[in-house]
Amino acid sequence: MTVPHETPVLAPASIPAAITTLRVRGLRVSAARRLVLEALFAADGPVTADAIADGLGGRLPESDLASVYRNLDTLEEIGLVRHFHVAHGAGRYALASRHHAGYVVCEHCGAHRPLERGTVAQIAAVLREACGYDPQLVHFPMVGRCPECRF
Amino acid sequence: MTVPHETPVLAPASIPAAITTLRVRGLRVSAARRLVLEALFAADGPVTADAIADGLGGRLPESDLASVYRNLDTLEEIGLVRHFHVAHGAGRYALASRHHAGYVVCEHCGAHRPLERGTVAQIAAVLREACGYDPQLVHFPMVGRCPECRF
DNA sequence: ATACTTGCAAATGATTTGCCAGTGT
DNA sequence: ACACTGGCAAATCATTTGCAAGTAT
Repeated sequence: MTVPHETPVLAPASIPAAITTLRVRGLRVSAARRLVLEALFAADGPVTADAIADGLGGRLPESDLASVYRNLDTLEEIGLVRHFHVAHGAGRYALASRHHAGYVVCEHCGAHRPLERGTVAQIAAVLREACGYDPQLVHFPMVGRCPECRF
Repeated sequence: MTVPHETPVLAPASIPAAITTLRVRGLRVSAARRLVLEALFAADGPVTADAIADGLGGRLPESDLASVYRNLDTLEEIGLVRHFHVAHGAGRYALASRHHAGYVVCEHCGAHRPLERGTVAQIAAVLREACGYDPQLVHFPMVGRCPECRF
């Protein structure tokens, strides 16, 4: 269901670089922490904390779900990770370097795909003019029907 | 935090009318059911199930939260009620006759306000052209910053 | 009379938190 | 050594579900 992403752009684009960032912030490089990073680098799109804890379905060793959440939070605090919420489902986490300007999620099949910066800007303009709100399509993507699920 | 709404438009606009709709569908008119309707008619905007169960803060007698959820579901099934989701918070329920084409919610203060049909249409057009998705701003409103919370 | 409903408790799913043992630096 | 982390169980929050007792029709 996960649509492939464009190529990375900013920030630490390798595990060693990310680990350096951790050290610079005075954070420790534990096995659990490293695993979360490995999972995020290995994933081919935003993933759930649960998927990371399960070792991406066997590709990596398992880890404790609570620790995964804690580490994702920590990594997000130092700018290495970003996450967004998916309709009724669990949140999706990705490396900040692979994150996009916004997302859309299909309320029916759960597929999520990134939005181009220009699209987000257009929508923001419409909304801002209509009621002064500034949309945050990164943290809370728009929900809709993908072309395949539009009966 | 709740922004006032425009005036009603469609469907049963009175409690007796709503009760008739219930009877027509072969559903029973119980005290608990009636209370949910009264709360929705008395509320001045979309409210949480919890608020209804609490009797809108004393204005009405309390009722069982599980029953409130069940009745809201029932009422929604027969078209009397609609609900939408609010960022991290609890869902909001309103009479279908008072519902709008879409909503925006402030991720900071929780304020939610209705969107005009035209605004929703414009956003839908942008998104549809960008990636073929058809947004559902009614069930899952856009999340953003309201003018007051934009630091 | 009998299906539909209720109230209450317990289960869900996602995420968080308390705590103490374990470990990076 | 010692503060930072990890694992695991228990707690939250919103919502749902199981079930026996109650009631609208």
